[in-house]
Amino acid sequence: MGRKRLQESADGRPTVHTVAARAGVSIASASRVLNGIGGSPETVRKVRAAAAEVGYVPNAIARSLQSQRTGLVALAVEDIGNPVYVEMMRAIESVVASSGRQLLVHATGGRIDNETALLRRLANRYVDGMIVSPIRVTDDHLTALVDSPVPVVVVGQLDADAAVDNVRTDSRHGVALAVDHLVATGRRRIGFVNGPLDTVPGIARDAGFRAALLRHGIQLDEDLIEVGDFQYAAGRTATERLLARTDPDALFCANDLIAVGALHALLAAGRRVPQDVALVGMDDTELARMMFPQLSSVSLGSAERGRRAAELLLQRIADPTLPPRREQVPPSLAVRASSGATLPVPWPDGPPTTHPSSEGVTA
Amino acid sequence: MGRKRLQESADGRPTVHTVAARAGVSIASASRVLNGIGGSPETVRKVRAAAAEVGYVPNAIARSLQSQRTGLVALAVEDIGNPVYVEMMRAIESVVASSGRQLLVHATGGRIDNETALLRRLANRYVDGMIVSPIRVTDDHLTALVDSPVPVVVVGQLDADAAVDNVRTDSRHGVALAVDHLVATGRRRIGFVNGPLDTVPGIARDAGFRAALLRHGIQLDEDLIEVGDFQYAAGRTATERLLARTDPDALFCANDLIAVGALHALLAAGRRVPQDVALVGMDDTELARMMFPQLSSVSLGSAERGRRAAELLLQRIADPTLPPRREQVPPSLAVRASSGATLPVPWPDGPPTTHPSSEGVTA
DNA sequence: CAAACTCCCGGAAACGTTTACAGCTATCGG
DNA sequence: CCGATAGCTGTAAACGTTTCCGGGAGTTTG
Repeated sequence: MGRKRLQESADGRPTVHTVAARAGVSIASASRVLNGIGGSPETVRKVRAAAAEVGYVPNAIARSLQSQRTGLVALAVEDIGNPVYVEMMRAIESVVASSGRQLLVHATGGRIDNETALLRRLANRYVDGMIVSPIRVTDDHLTALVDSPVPVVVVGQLDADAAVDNVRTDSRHGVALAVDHLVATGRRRIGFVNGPLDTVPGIARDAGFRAALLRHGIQLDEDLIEVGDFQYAAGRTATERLLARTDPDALFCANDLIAVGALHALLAAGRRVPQDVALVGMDDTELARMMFPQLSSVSLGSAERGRRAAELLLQRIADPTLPPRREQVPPSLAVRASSGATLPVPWPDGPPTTHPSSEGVTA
Repeated sequence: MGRKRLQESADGRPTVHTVAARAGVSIASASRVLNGIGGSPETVRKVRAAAAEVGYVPNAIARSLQSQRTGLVALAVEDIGNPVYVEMMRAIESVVASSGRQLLVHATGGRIDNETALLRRLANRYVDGMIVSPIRVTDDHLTALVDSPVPVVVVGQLDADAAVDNVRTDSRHGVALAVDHLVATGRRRIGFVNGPLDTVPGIARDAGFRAALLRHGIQLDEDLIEVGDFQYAAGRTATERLLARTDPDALFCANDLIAVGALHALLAAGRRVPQDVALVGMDDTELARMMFPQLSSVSLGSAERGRRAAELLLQRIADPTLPPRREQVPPSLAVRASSGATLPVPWPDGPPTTHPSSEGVTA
């Protein structure tokens, strides 16, 4: 009944005016106390009491409008279902959190318009900065990235002259590590299950595979190459198609999801892994270590790339005038049971001693 | 040189004032044109041109302050690495997107203070609403949920009298489905690998397991119960401990991550699945179908729960005066090769015909 | 031809904060 | 005992947008 209607916000929640009125001080004093700067002991007491009584909680939007910062950082990835992004996200989150900010994740589903829309919409001030890991890049997309109103860091391959902070790896070299390893362990008919050839990683891995084979003087058999998308189901069906027409002694997969699909297809077809077919995935995610046998996988340093990207972003938020920077994280190969050089005891013949030997050796 | 300094924002970006001045109209007219409401053809032309020339992009924060809505909805989950949340997220995303809003995901890492802080911080106006799926609930937490400044929907078990929108399932009944199935296929020494007993799902599943066994007149052997957390690694080590001291003919796991860990441990220990040990997981995620053999799993309808939660949230955003509602999604069991009643051809004896029969039959 | 009506426009208020500035009181030094 | 200084306080402007409202011009109607 005594409530001063005009002191509270549209939806009836208390504002700094409510608190100030109740404490009998000006909104300036109330604001200062609430932010812990200045105020006489008596004022502080009254304001604190008033705030507690009415259950005041500051409106973050209004605060942001004034301070020009939201304390939020966004990460946009194609598919949260892919564990590689989970690992990247964890690394980013820990850096971002240590700066007192919060991380928001957005899944674009690989639809490029979605991603551009996100850049335009989310980025126009809802967040202080954004990390994006696109798998397809168009010119349109690129300009949206370059003149984004908030700082942006790109994780992934980008044109050399793009004026955007960029953290990348060398996935062609990563593919080479896998092929070298397979060749070194005596494999010659090496199959390759790739993702779409209209994606940046798809192109790079295809080129890397062909180059690596060439370098070893192995003639390429196109029958040994299959393309799906970067998901489990496609990896499985692509491998089924491949097995139906030819007979590899090794399989390299463009990511771990594909590799898991391939493993399923191989086992279902009665092939023994690694005895009949050695299997190597890419991204070295948790998923690779979950499988039985554990999968060898090429690490593209996703956690490290995430960490670096977050650091670049925080630096740029602090000083937007920095010149565009580019960092590179080297790939490495984790050799596990699925391509073990020392052939592990196969399943039918008894329990393999996987524990000590299967935890992954970085080559 | 000619730039009117006062027309642009602090960081030099154009505002609606810039556009209005350049077009020679008032900010009111500029705003109207930019929002597509009214304006003479001539004004529209001038404003559009001016906006394009200066590269105007509206400040979302200022807009939100005025309109009291951000167009953003948040989802807070414990662990993005758990595929069950991925499925839930996808369902939520599609509902949320169809309302023209965007979904932001936040991982709390299961730390309860983190989650409360998120509620307080993110929720004080950065988002229009929030879906949260807590695995631990304290009183403190609950009050934070109840008097959150923005609409909140909880996915998961909650006290009966909690005045919060709530979508739940009956995980005790879900456990019963699994146990019934295992008993019906002749298993008697049924092991159970659970998550922490200080979590809501952990408690419910423990109670459900004991009740189900009792109902079948099977005496509980505590040796057959192991507890870890809800992750893969814990599932694996817990299963190793269990196998070291006893000899189950079936294993029920409190979620799919644990079940995958258990599968690894079983195979590494030389047990055949399902011949020696039948295996059933819970959540029925993509992961269950990725394994070889494919895992039977109790579906708790996570996608459906996500969809319903999103709908409840949108309704409450539209009308905050709605009374608290509660919806329930029934569990169901997907029987696959890992517990096949008709024992599938085991691996050593040749390729099993998993494809037609292993795609999951809902019991 | 006057009155009523439509349409468009600009001024100004509002959203809820933070903060620059100026005024006030009280204390301290000379 | 008086002037300088330090510490609080309140007024008001600012952040960038949307929108209410009143006035003016042009069009239709009686």
